[in-house]
Formats: sequence, C-alpha cells, structure tokens
Amino acid sequence: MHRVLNVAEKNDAAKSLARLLSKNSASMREGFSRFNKIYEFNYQLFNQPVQMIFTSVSGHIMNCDFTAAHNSWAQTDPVILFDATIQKKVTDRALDIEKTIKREVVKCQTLIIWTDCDREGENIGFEVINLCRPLKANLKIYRARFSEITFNSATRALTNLIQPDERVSAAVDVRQELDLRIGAAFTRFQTLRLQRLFGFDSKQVISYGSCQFPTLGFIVERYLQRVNFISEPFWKIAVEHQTEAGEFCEFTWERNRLFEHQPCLVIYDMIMDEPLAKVMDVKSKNKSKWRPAALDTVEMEKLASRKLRMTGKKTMEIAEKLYMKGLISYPRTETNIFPTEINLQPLVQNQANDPRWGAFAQRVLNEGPRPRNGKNTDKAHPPIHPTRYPDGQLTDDENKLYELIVRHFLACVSKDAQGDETTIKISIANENFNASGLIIRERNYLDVYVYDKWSEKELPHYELNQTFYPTKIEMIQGETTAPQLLTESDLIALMEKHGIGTDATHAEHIAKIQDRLYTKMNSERRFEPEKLGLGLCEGYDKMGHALSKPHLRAELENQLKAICEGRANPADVLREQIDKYRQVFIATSVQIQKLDDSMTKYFGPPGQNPPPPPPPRPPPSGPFGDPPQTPRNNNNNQPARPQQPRPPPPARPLQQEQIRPTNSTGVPKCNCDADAKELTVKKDGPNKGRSFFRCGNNDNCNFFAWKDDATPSNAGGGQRQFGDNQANSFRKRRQSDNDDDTKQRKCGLCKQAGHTRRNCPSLNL
DNA sequence: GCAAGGTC
Repeated sequence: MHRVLNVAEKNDAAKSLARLLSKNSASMREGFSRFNKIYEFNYQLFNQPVQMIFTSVSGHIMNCDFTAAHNSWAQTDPVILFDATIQKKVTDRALDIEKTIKREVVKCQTLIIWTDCDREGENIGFEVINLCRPLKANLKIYRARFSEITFNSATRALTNLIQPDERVSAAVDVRQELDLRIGAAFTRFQTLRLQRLFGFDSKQVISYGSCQFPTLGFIVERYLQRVNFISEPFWKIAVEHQTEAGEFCEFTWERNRLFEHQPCLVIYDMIMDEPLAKVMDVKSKNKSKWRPAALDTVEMEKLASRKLRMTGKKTMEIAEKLYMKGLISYPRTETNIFPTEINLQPLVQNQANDPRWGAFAQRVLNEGPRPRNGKNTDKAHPPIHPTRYPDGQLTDDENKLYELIVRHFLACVSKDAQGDETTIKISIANENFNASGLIIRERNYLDVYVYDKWSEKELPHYELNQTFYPTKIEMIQGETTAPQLLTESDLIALMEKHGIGTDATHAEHIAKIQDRLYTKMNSERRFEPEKLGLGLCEGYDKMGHALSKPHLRAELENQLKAICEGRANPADVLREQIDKYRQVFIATSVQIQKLDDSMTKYFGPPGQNPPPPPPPRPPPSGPFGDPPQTPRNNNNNQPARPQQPRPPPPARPLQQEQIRPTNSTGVPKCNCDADAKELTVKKDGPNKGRSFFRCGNNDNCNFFAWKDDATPSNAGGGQRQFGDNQANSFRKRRQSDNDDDTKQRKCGLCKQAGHTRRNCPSLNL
C-alpha cells in the first residue's frame, strides 16, 4: 500500500489531526522521542487507499551556531563573529525526533508537511524535508495548508495540497543568521567590558538582542519623558447649573483650557460681568458604541493583561493549552477579519447552552451572526475564536481566558450598542460651554462583553433660547501631568506597531529584559528601567546608531517580507545587513567611552584594571538549591565600591529666587559652571517659540531654565508668578439670585456703572 | 555564557 508520512509541528497537532482524519480510529505507537508519538490509520488520498503515518517535531529541530573554533569568549575578537562560519545542525534535544523521521520516511513514498502556516512553520517544514530528501529517491513532497485543527479544515488541506515555499523558508534562514551574529558579537563585547570595568558578576550576562533592546528602549524612552516632563500650569472656566427641580448639569468650556493666566482672567471677568447663560443649541442624535473587532493575538494579550491581569507570557501559555484541547482556534494570528468561508452559525450554536452567555448566543443566532472585522490578515490563520464548548474541567486561568475569548467572539458577531446623545450648547458673554448626556437605547453587545462600559448620563431638559443664571462659575487652575510609565499592554502595542518580535515572542522578550535586570514591573504593574537598563540605553543612544530603537528591526522585517514575496534575494539581503552591522559594531567599539560614561553615572567610576579576582561563590546549599544570588560584588572581602547616588532629576524651571549669575550677555551658568546653551522650543504646544537654556557642557548636568525667567531684566514677569494659592483666590462663586439682573452692575475695568468691560470707554484708549 | 524562533 502507498504510505504517506505526515509531520506536524508538535505532537498534539499530529495527534488531533490523526484523530480527526481517522474519525477516532488511529492507532498509536512509540517513536524514539517519548514526546512525539506515531499515529497510523488508513485513508483515501489521491483517489487511492493509503496508509497515513502521522508524527511530529517539537518546533525547530535545528539551530544555527558558531563552530567550536569561536566558542571562547576570551579568545575570539567579537568582530570576527560577523564573518565566522555558522553551522546549522539538529539540536541534541531533537536527535530522537530526527531518528524517528528518518526511520519512517524510508518506508514511505510521500511526505506531507503539516507545520503551522507561518514563516517559521515553513522553515521547520524545510528542516524536515532536508532530513528526508537524501534518504529516499522520488519522495513526493507536499505542504498541507490549514488554519485550524478541525475535520473540515484538515480534509480541505488534503484535497488542496500545495508545494512548500522555499522563499519563505529562506527569509527565516536570513533572520536566524543575523540574529545570531549581531546578538553574539554585541553580547560578548559589552558583557566582558562591563564586567571588567564595573565589577558585574562573571555569571551576569549583559545581552544584546535585536528584539530585547528595542523593547527596553520603549521602556526607557517613556521613563525619560516622564522624568524630564515639565508641568505647565493652565487655567479653565467651569460652569455648573442646578435647575429648580434640583437636577444638575456641568458645562465644559469650548476653549478647554488656556496656558496663560491673564487672558483667562480677562475672559472670566467678562463672564462674571454678564453671567446670564443662553441656550444656543440643543441636539439629540443617535450614537453607536462599536462592538469589538475580531480578535488577533496582540489584542488578546492586551485585553488579558488589562482585564484579567494576566501577563502576556501567561496568556500565550494558556491559549496554547486551550488550542491543544481543540477549544479555540490557533492563538498566534495577525488576522482580525473573519474569512467568508468560516461558518459562524455553528460556532455560536456551540455556546448556546452556557448559563453565562447562552441566552446571548441564542439572540445572536436569531439575528444571524455578523462579525465586525478589522483590517489585517496574515493569510494563514483566522481570528481567535472558540471552536468547541469544553466537555471537561478547565483550570481557573483556562476558564478565565476561554471566557474572554468567547465573550469577545459573541460580542464581535452581535450588534453595536445604540444610544441617544444629547448635547447642549450655552453661551455666556459670548463664551461657549457644552454639556453632553447619553441614554442607552439598546445595549446589544454590551450584554455579553462585560469588559466594556458605556456610562449613561442624563441631562436636565433645556429649551433653545432659554436663559438662566449658572449656580457656579469658577476659574480653575490645573497643571499638565507627566505621561505614565508603560503597562505591559502599552508595551505589547508598541512592539506590535514597530514589528518587534512575533505574536508568540512579545511576552518572552519582556520577560527576558527583566531577567537581565534591565527593567522591572513596579507595584502598579508598570515598567520602570533599572540602572543597568538606563545606562545601556543612554550609552548607545549617545553613539547615535539607534541600537535601542525599533527602526533597524523594522527595516529587516520589511526585507524579510520582500524575500517571502520574491521581491528580494536572500543572499543579497544577508550580505547587506551583515556589512551594515559590522560597521555599526566597529563604530561602537571606537566610541565605547560613551557607554562607560553612562554606566559611570549609575554605577560609579570604573574599577581598577586588571579586574579583581572573581568573588568566591558560596557552596551550593544542598537539595533546596543555591541561596539567592547577589547581583554584584558585595559578597566578597573587598570593600564595596562607593556607589554614586543617582543623579538628581532634571531641574524644573527656575523660580525667581533661584536665578543664577549670568555672564555679560545674559547667559546663565549651568550646574557644571559652563555657559548654558540657548535653545528654542520647536515642539507644538504652549511654549512653542519660547527660548530656554540647557547645560552648556554636552548635557552633562540636567540644567534647565526658561530664558524669560532667567534674564534678570525680565525676571518676575510672565505667567509663572501666579502660583496655586493665588489662582485659588480668583475663584468666585455666584448665586443665581434674581436680584442680580435688576441691580446696576459696574464695569469690571473702570468700576463705573452703565456699561460693561466689553464696551468700556477705557478700552478705546 | 551570546540571538530569536519554534515548542515541552
């Protein structure tokens, strides 16, 4: 009989595929690897009876690495690693798998690759093909293309077998080689140098990776934005009205806020002169709140982090388990568009008996499921959706994630929520204020999607042209606030946006930079850099090669895509990239003093050369493992190096009493006693065009001062004289007593009766 | 002792 060897990416996939295709009649036997079994059954393929033999790998079975000649960190100049020979060979872990596949393929005439339908899956497929082809002349080789492990999907794949795509696999080879060369060269170089100069433990690897560094870069960038943030005061006017029936309404200023006190005060006074409000517009319109779009991996990780407080890593682990149990579709997908060939009806039907959302699923069935789609497709996998209702027990975490996926799915195929939005526009002394309210008419998807809130706000009834006196009119001072540190969800979104890592690895890179002591998650579940992370990013940033920025990786990603689509030649891309990074590496080693300087800021000046002997390690503590490791040299007999305190945060704008001595041209001295550098704000915002001073010594200190604050002739002027307390003293309160409009009011400017500030004769002066 | 990518 014709025998067909089928190889899946993992044992569970082989097992499920065999079970589905054989209708549960496959027999199982052992292979050489105890994790990768062999499943056999008879099948009708190519219109003839065949024996199907299903087995699997466990992801990649090969790895590339340098040869033994370059293994020694001490004796290999890292720059050589850009050109050193690289071998690709079966990993030790996969030797048993290799043995099984080699033994089985010689008995077969056909090989079908069932690895996942993404770039890495294609490459893993070629690892298998390259093992098999030399062993069997005339071996027929096919690729099964499937996007979920279901009977329909698997049988469809078998009737539509295709050829494996060499270009896609070649793109992965390019990526592997570059990641290895660049990662190894920079990691060895910086680890050895920083261990030697700054006394890091000889076990502490200070790694560089094309994904881990940009990830760290995002965290550091946000941290610095926050530390360097200079708060700006602003002023705004708030209006409140309580109707005779006792209903409240708050109005917000159409100008939102002003960054200068004086103009705001002028407007406020004008309002207080004529505080009669007139209703200019009353609008009511339909408002929809959109149901969520079909779920892709990144969105799932972000949602689980926000709503379930589950890390990305954990989320992916659990999703993988749910997938293996056949409960959800493949969890690594960039697609958020449901392909038309997926029949949603039975998928919704599967959920119709659940006590929590069954009734909702039934409603969807009655109306017909209509998905809200996003804009992306990876042409490999559908959006994440439930494929089956669980028949056994799930763990707590599995339950929570399954629930999220089901609720998201049902919400996605249901209807947007509908409401009526009312907006009221009033005018007081020609200044406009708005209030808006919302009444929800149909909750629709909100009934199942407990993670979204849409709050109702009822407004009092107002008639067009109605007038009233507000209960309260206040001028309020506020301050702009610094951006928050990144949450995991923010970080994943940034990685996704810049093409750092894959759906499957975002979470791992985030874990890696914590292991490396570059960053940590604080008690508010936000990421803050550690000293080591700050020192590294700052040092490399000063060199200007953007190694901690996402662009290099994004550019490579584009070239890989071009290889996949046949627009670029893999060998050319590889050569070009290696040349580029070799140059960057050489330039880095020339300017390495910049990294040393940054590290010195955080770890004190470099120690003596030659390096002190490595600290004696305490003996292992027996069956319960090693005692906790101290990160650096504090457990030896030598006195610990004096630690320099962390540099102070950058100065806020100078207050008057802090004004510094200036030179003859009015330029102040910075904290390192150099003439400060004058710059102008270029960024759009309240201070655009305003001049300021920074450290004149290559930003050595954190000196900052506004020019108009620092220059004595101008000191004391400007908006900043209005502190919090003073601003509060401008708060006024006015009751809408009826006396007010019968009384003659006085002009706010000249204090004469008979006119107001706007038509005050003194304004004509 | 390096990377990132699969998966266990």
